[in-house]
Amino acid sequence: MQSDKPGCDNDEHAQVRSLSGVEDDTLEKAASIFRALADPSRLRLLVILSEGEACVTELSDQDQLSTVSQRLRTLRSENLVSRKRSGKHIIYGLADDHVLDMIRNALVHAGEDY
Amino acid sequence: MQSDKPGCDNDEHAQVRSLSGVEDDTLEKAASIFRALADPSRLRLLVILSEGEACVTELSDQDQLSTVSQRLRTLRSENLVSRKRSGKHIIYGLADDHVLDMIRNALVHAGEDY
DNA sequence: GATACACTTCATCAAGTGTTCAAGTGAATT
DNA sequence: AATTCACTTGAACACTTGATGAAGTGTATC
Repeated sequence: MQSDKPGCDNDEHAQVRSLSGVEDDTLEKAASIFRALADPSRLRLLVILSEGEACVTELSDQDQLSTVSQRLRTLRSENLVSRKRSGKHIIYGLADDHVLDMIRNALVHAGEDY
Repeated sequence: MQSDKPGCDNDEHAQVRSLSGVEDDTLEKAASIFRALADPSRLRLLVILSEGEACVTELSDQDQLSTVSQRLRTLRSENLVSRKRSGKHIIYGLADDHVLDMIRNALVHAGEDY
């Protein structure tokens, strides 16, 4: 997006402060990701997973198993968590550290220091 | 959160990959922010504002004024946009570049390169 | 002060979301 | 292959959210 720009002669862009050419389609995807993150219970799951992988039973500490499973499903649909089978158990983990970055960003914006 | 840690002797924390001690209250705030970002129309507003400040009329290009006003209200409630009066007009802008970071992060996660 | 302009808020309703319980699936053990 | 364990999925319900048009608020101009 900034490699095929020939002249470099009109805007200030010392720090790219504009996302001008974003497609509707792309914003829709971004919104989907934010929607998946827009719930404290799901954020809690991600926080727990930031400490290490865990199976669904472990994650459903005080919540119902099926409730947790549904939450994970939502997170999975946006590729925020990874999933693998290990014997009878299904192990979840954070998809990547990018996810933490997003949460940390929100926490900073919420006024906390992280 | 990491300045009042005395010993530094139990976990690996070369890269802080854990958000372990987060309060429920804090997660609730973060979720609120994500909720405000979880809509493509509102994201579009932020993208437009990333190019510069604008008044509500300018922002309501093909949407109803009151609809845009409501969207801005949502964004404002999470301090994502700034607001100031200038004569008859009310000028909105991005609260800070942190907001763009969050969006950019989501775009990256959505598979686009920004 | 009355009018016009630029928004903001309110009330309503359709559409979407999260939780729960029940039923279903898939791998491992017997 | 039947049973058990560890989840996942489906349907129903209460609740939340977003768009709309009408009414309200605040600032400038006449």
